[in-house]
Amino acid sequence: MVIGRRKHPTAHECRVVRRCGKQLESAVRFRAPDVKTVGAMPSRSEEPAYKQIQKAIRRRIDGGQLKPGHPVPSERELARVHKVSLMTARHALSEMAREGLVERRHGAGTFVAPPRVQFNKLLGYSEQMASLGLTAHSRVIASGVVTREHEIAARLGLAPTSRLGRLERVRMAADEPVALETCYWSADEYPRLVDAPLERVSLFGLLERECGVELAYSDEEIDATDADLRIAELLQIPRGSSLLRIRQLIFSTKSRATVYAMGLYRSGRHTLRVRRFR
Amino acid sequence: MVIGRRKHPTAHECRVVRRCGKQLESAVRFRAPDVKTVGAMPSRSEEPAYKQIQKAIRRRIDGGQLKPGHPVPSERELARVHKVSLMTARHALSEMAREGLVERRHGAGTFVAPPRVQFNKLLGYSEQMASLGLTAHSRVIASGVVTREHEIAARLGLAPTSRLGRLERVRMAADEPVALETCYWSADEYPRLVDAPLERVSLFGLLERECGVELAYSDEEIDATDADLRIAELLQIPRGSSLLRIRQLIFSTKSRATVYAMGLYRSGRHTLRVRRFR
DNA sequence: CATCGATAATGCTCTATAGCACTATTCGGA
DNA sequence: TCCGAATAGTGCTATAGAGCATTATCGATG
Repeated sequence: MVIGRRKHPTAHECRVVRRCGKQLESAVRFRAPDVKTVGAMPSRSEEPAYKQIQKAIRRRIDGGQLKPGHPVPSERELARVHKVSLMTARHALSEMAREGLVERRHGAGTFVAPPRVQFNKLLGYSEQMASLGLTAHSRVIASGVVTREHEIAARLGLAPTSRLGRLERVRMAADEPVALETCYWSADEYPRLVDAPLERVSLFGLLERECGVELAYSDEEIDATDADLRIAELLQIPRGSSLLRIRQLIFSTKSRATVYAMGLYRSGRHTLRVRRFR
Repeated sequence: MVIGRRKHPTAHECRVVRRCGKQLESAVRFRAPDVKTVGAMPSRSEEPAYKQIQKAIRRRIDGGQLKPGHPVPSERELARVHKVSLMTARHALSEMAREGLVERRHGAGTFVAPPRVQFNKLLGYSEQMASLGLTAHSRVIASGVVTREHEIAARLGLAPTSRLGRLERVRMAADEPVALETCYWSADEYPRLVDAPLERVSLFGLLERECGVELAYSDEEIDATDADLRIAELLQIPRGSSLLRIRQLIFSTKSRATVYAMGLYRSGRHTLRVRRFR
């Protein structure tokens, strides 16, 4: 249910104070420190105004001040408060609407969208466990560089004999083995990954934080198989047990295949959730 | 490979001629027939300029004049040709980019995106087989109405003891059994399905064509399990064989859960393809 | 031949403003 | 009391520009 109309909170505590008279100033790019730009990053070319506005709104949503169904400040109000033009405020809101964070109703206002369940969301193992409220850790079975995985190299868009980083881990949850995961990546492009402390640190995290890779999506093939002797021992299950096999080719934002991973999951311990559209 | 830079086709045959001097004119809403508005719909409140521009571009893509990789006219050019402001041309292009039809490259231009493969597409069994170039048929194992499937009724948003249509089929491809699929639906809402000739006709097709249901998406749970005696016999595989289990709750466009289906797929005969996003 | 710099075209952010379309509230009259 | 019109606030489309950031090409220089 929606909070009463015409009762938008007109006081905006959480403002992002921004520069005024931007247009005049913009020719002088070493901008005078007019007003404190709160979240100012040290990096050059400060963050766009519309993104700052988005951040401000996001903060208020995450902070619980704006709950689902609550009205978000209107375009005109955002423009006034953040001292930007209507179009800029509008840009901020429509992008957030596109992302599903916020819902726009013509003539009525913009409202915080109900918490949408994330479908088809690419998560690393630790992230998955965290989202289930579990703590995860891994046991590294093997790690090193291989050169003879022609097929996998091809999938990664590399020459057949490329040097590939390879990491094989048993994934644990609550001290029980749940899955065996093997991943591959270009050892030349990401040499640092080979020796990284991957018992505790997530591969996704390393790639995104240390290697400056932005992961975008993964194409996955899912089927069922059964455990051979080696896997049975590693996962402490009977030989021949059913396994869910997920093979994923993970792409970066530049549509570069970055990681190939194969996971074998004990049946009963892992369910993949997916939404498909007509 | 991309057509040479700075060689955008500067002659735009396919223009959507629009009104000029819109701003001045807009107060006078019974607009003088200044220039012929080609695609003008008879409906009141004519179509927005940016959508007309999109249509013009789409036509050129569909018509094959613009192939994947080819440059689309730039913002400035569209603005000039269609006699709109830069922001409007921009609006048209960025929305198309969002939809994936077109790809924008800062500093370089806007290009027709490669034909994107449909991922996470919800298909019925016969559709899946058709897309693989195979012909499919089914053997009905059981069909009728049940009233004691409380859990499934709940998933479909029905009272626990609702009458449910139930259909159990063995899915065949090339005369070999591939999967066992059981589906459930509200027998009160779709009574005609119970006696339908489902050996040959697809359930999806019946729903969409006969029952006027528009299917929208399905939420799926995927895991691995193994075959008990009955299933082993039906699928002609050894007992204990691995199976890929897909349980799907299929929703209509009105977000009404319409069908619940569970499929058990022989390992090695079926791979689910999915894309997940970060 | 290679490389570096200028150049030009592109997309991106943003201003300041106008009018339209839509929706919810409020207030006056039957 | 109920209903309809007025009203005010909202999002949507659009204008006509400015300057910035990024990219590809071409020509000059080594």
